[in-house]
Amino acid sequence: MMLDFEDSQLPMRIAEVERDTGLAKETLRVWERRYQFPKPERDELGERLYPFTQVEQLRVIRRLLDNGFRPSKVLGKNLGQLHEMLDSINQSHLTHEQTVRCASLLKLLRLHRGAELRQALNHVFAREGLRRFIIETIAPLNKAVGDAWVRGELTIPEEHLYTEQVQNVLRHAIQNQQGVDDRPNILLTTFPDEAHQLGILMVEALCLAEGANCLSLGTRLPIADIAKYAQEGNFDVVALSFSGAYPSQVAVRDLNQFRERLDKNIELWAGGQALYRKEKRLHGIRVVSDLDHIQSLIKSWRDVRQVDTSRSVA
Amino acid sequence: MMLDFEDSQLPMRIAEVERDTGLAKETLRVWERRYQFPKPERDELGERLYPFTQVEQLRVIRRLLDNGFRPSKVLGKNLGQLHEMLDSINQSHLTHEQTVRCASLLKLLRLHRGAELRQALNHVFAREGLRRFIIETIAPLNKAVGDAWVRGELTIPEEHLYTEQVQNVLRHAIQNQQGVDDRPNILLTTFPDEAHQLGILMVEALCLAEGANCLSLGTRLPIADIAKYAQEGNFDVVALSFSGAYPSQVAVRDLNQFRERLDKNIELWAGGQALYRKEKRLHGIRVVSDLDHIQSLIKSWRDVRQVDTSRSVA
DNA sequence: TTAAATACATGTCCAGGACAAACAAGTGGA
DNA sequence: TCCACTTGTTTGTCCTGGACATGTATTTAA
Repeated sequence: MMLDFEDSQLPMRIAEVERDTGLAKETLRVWERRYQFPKPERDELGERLYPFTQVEQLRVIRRLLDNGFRPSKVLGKNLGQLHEMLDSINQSHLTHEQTVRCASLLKLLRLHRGAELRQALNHVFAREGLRRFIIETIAPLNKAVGDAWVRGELTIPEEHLYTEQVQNVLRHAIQNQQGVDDRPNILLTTFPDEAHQLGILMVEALCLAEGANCLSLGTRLPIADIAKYAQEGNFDVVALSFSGAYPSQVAVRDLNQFRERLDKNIELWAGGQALYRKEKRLHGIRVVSDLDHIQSLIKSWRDVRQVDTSRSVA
Repeated sequence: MMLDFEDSQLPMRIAEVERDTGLAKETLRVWERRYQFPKPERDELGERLYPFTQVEQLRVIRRLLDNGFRPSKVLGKNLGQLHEMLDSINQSHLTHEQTVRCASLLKLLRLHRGAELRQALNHVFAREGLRRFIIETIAPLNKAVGDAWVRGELTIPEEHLYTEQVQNVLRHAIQNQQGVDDRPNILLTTFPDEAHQLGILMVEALCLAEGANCLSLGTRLPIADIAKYAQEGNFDVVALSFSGAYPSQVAVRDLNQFRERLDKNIELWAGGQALYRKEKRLHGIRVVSDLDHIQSLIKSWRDVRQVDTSRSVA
């Protein structure tokens, strides 16, 4: 309501677009050459200046590529068509209650009520317990936030605020869950090109909630180091997470290669959007199709090993 | 002690080197052209393959550049000379007790005792309180871990383990400190090219410990968004963090530009290694030269405003 | 000693070519 | 109907070598 036209809509340089969209500079240039999009203006030196509208469009395109579309199918389309394509994917099956809760939490986010958002999350957590909190609230909310962002209904600061608050709540929970210390010993991380943090944080919390001894090494760990660390630390399981941004073909190749390197006695669990319907191509790897699945995976590991180390005193 | 020669020492492609060292592909190529280093081998296609030793050397070079050395001074030297130069910088003044404590915590790290490391951190935290814990333990430890890493005394998984555990401890503390809610209202974040997380986490915890209402938006926030968000949210202060990896010249330019954009009524605080001895060039900006300084900054803000909203009930 | 002017150092951008790996579509067999 | 293989196309990443603005060092003038 003040004097802020001309705002953040300034044209961006190619390096800024790379940071914003995650598309490599080289990719942006080669798309321009091949598909005539994006078609940035040029400054007096002939360097690219991307108008805000094109960057916006690139964000949606990125999202579509992550969902399996191919460049040739999306790089001709206009923004309206792209949004239609986006809608065609979003067929998530939420209960009415979940939809309502997501909407009210999103509203807090849009109003920049960080403290209240955190309180609300903690409240749901306290009422429903860690497991249901993550599966029924955080997971759908993550998706809702991502969707709202590409739609332009959320700003970047709002998205960051969300991530920070969820991270605080989850890490707090993780600290409190420590000390259960039963097997399996699970090593949790991601491959070097996967930077998504919330995924492994949710898995870490869920594993601890099952009483498993789960250690996270964060994101972006070199593959050779994962195998070595798991072996030296006597881990029973290595668990890896792949967001939708990870090219699924690459995920399958890397995982199968990694299975070869990894000690046969260590199980390999992998999950995330990039592995949707890829079970058949992954040999000797447990695919975690769903966060809900983790509980049964841990149970079945214990059954097979007959290591009933669970609270024998209770 | 098993059959693992030939291990992670495999030559790396240019994209991997970029990820590992943080040096842009373009920079690596232009260095090769101008300084004949790094001089990677080539595969059958003529594509660069960097031997492990060169990557190791690049890591040290990166560290030296972050400390103000110029490429022409370091790109001719061999690994031994580079390490000498590194030593010449590391003149940190730690007490004997701090040195001993750092060493023992580092040892836990090298032994992969994640749980014990966290326990030890929590123990120090409980005994010394949040403020002393961060300033006298976490800050020196961060530096020790960074130094050990370029020396090759720590592996990447060990460094990740450290970051994860510290993050858990700090975020746990942050959750517990919430609810003080006095002014100043501080907005905490970093510029888009700054990805270092631990810095702002420490500052966030310290501000909350002073009873200030501090909100973190994480790292890598677009500059225009920071100004807008701070204004709309009625923040008193915007605080920004700059690690040693941020080119200090760029930091100064960006900060002064940002000061222009930001509402005059909002104070701008900035700190971190990149701003060492840059106070003179920063106009209208409070330079946080030291974590210890934050306490007095908050105090003086309250004095000036005469907003003594502090615990009047206690 | 400070300040302006000059020369040098350095990172980022550009164009356009090349190629392997990923993919789509078609083919043949169980 | 399903799977395994072949073939042609799509697509991202890498290459070279040139250009230039901006940041840093050095000299010159006040």
